[in-house]
Amino acid sequence: MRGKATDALKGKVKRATLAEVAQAVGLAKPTVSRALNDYPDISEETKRRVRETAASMGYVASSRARQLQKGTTDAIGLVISSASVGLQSAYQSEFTSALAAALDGHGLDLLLHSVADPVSEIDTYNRLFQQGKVDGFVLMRTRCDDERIRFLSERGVPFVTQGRTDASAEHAWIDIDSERAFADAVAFLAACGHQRIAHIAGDPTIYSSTLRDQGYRRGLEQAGLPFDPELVLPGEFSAASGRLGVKRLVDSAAGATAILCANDATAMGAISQAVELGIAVPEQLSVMGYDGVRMAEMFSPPLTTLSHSAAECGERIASMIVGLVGGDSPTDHQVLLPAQLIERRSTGPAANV
Amino acid sequence: MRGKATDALKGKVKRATLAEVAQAVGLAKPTVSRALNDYPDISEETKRRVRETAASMGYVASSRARQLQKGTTDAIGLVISSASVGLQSAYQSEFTSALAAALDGHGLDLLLHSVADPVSEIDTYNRLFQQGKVDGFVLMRTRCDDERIRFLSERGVPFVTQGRTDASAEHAWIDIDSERAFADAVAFLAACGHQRIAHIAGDPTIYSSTLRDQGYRRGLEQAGLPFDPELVLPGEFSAASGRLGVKRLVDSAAGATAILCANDATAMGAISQAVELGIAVPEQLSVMGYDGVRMAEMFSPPLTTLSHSAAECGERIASMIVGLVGGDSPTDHQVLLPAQLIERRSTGPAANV
DNA sequence: AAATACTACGAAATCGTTTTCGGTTGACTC
DNA sequence: GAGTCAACCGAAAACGATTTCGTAGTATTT
Repeated sequence: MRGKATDALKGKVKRATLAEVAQAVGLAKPTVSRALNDYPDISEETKRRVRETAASMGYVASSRARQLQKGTTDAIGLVISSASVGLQSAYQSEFTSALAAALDGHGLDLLLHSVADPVSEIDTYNRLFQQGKVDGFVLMRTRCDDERIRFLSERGVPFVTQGRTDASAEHAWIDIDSERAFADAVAFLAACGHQRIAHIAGDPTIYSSTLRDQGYRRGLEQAGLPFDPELVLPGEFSAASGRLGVKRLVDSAAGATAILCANDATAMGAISQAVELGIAVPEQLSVMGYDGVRMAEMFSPPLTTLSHSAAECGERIASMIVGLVGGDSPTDHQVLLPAQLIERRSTGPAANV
Repeated sequence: MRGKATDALKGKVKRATLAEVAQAVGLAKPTVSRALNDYPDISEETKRRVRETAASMGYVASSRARQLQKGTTDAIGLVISSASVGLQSAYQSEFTSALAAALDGHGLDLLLHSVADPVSEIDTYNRLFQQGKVDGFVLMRTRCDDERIRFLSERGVPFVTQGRTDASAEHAWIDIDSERAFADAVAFLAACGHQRIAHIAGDPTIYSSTLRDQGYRRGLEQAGLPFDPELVLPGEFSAASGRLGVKRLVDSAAGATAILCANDATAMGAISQAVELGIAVPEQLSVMGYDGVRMAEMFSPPLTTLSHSAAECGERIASMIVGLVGGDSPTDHQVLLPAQLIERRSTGPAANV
């Protein structure tokens, strides 16, 4: 009685322990443990009995104790830097969501860690793993020369990146074939009659930006269109850079009739800026995005974009990391997925200039 | 040598342990432990020595062992249901991001767990806590009659909700005064000359929807405007429901000149649908959102909205949960924050009908 | 000069599992 | 009827920290 009151007061429920269950069922701890974990050397009858009393006592094995013993955590780390975008990009959050769901399917949790100071990023990865808080990592937004990848690889920490890097041969990654996607996009726009196709690029420190840019150039080449540096605007995957890009494009009078944006956010920013400037989309200007985020469909006009599935990406990363933690070689897990062009209403035939 | 090779092969770095550090520095484990944790009963000289050798050995205390001993995890759980929106709402992800950052400031991690089956939601909370994977929870999107709150309260599990509930007196929560915000919004629109103000509501099972609705009604009343059920459309916080709402509004010829949307996503959907229908925003129709997500500013037209800070919310929740885990009474932590009306360009004077 | 109080540290227990390594049974061989 | 082999189960040792309790030695009191 008193104990109960005290517990209520302290807000603590007394958890049943393995020893208590063993005691209650009249068996030894190891037996109960193995019974609960469905080992073959425990009779069915015993298992049943154990399971029953365990359930009746509301016993749940302490993950903490198990972790210590097994040396594993069943959690995967994802560190975002609050200084930069964090989860603020729509695709990043769709992906994170999907990843969490997929990991759950494998009995893993996602440990989301935010780091304020980019300098301490590596240190965070190190601590998280050394402390034994996670069994591995998922890295988003891989950079051209990614210190994290080097660091983690050197130490043999399991991780998979979403996005390749130059040193892609060495680690596990999944990526969308954005180079091809952007080439396709240019082909599509060219087929619509566009001759002056601009490109608002992504953050140049992110490797994928390079790939997208290369795709853009290849598309131009294949369409027999000249590459004009004036048509390439810097950006960093944000709506703001889309707005700025359009402004500059208009100022420079480069005569673009279409813009291929590094991602959907950029495209939305570009459209909104264009509209404010009295430029009709798609009548006077076609705008294309990349990622295929949910919101793209609801934008006005609905975005023509290169879509890829965050769900599939999350799903595959989950299996990859499971394999990696299980001892697979990183190079066994390298996957390139295609993007799909979805035509909506932000693009149209080229305006007669 | 061999050991090293084997380690490299297995991809495992041998971590230094407390015992090893103790051995190296020639002291006992408890001494090293206390030195590292800066206990007062260890001489400065010894502390220095210990810290040095520990650092030189790259020693990082195993969080797993510490957790087992201390009975604490230093992680807060956030469970999202992949079936419903998950992190797909912009505000939810901004908030999650901010929360992770804020928790980091208190030395806590965020354990993101996704649950596919809504039925097993409670079970997930239970397991996560019983297993000792988290010290407490943060709940988003509190429902009118929220089983999670009951369950967690009964067991004395520390948690704070983002959003109140009827039984708000019993648990820790933080909320935006959306009732007032929506009343303010109506007042604002009325002041712009709008007489027929529609409301596209949020998911009715979420308590906050009720509050927003009440605010809408109170605003009407205070502005001396009649309440017309025809002007209230159902929704569920999505862009899709914004689109649908506008469609219905137009069909019903209810004569709305302004729409107050349950959140920004709804507002964006509403605008995009209106524009497609050839209705100019804000010239023919004013649309207002709620939340003040980043994208709202980049939308076209930029959204007039009721903004509140996800960062502050995350920050405060972090301190609240720390207090709760530390033994504070839940009712000591109940905070109501105001929203701020930000006028941008999706609203304007009422059109002369 | 004996009693007391600190200071700085160590031995052993503890947290709650899982693993390792045996040790009983009983049935089954030959 | 001794020996072999499974099938089941238990004792004790991990896992790696922290905590409790205690003990030397030194400093302070009376």
